[in-house]
Amino acid sequence: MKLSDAEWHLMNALWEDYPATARDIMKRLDSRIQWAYTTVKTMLTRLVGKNAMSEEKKGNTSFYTPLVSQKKAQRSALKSLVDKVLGGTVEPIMHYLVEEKKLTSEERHKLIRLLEDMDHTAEENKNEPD
Amino acid sequence: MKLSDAEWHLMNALWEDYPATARDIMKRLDSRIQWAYTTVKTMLTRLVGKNAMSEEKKGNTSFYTPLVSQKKAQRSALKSLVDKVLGGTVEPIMHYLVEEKKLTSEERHKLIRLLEDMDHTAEENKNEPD
DNA sequence: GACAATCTTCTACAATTGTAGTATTTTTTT
DNA sequence: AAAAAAATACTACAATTGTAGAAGATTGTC
Repeated sequence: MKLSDAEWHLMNALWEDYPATARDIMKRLDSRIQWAYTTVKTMLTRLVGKNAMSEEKKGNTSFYTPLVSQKKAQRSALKSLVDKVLGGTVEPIMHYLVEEKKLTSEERHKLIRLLEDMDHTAEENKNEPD
Repeated sequence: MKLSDAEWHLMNALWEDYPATARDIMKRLDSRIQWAYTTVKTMLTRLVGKNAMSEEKKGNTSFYTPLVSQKKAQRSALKSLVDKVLGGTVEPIMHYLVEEKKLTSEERHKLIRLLEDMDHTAEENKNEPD
């Protein structure tokens, strides 16, 4: 499942709450995005075609529901980034997190705790549902 | 600077060592990639057009040199992913690192050390060159 | 029930991306 | 120097992406 930039916006809006109509989704878009209603519809139709979401009509109106979880989509995007851009290494990510993202000391510590915590629980979590 | 998937392959190959000819770059591509020589040339021309690399001819042959550092390109890709896909939060990245990437305990500890280390040196590194 | 608002489906069109062929120019080998 | 090998420039073309208008169907309102 490969989403384009514009498609990510739609999916993010849909994941916020669903089932949702095109109008609902449109309203939730970041205010910097100013798409015509028909543009939104076109994108939604394409997303349905890709099986990223389903469409169910009630009367005249379509309701959309995601067919992929946000978590799965995020992971797959991350994975493809790591493979393609970073050549499989994760260290640039850490550098990015700390330098570019300008994590505060507190956030850094939170991440350290998270890592330590995962160190203990990673095994059990292998089968967690999405 | 926005690179397409195919362009990432070329750039990664060029960053390995440069200046390089189209033929050099082609040889370095992952063996799963089987592009015609002219395909490589087309992509390179486009990358030159985007100012991602420069082209200098010695006689009949072009030598390419990156105009953006790998580090900068990686960071900008990461930033755009975090903004667009993850809505600005970095926690999914950590989860990805630990669960999807299946980091070993040792790697986790290395990351923890890295984070701790950065915690101390982040300040000085703010002006580091790329 | 007529008019307005809303929704849908179709069609469109330019830019970007993936992929490569052809024709021409250079360079390298016999 | 003639032939072969290699490089270049130009052209092409389908798929995907971003963006939206037009026309028709449905629904809400006075």
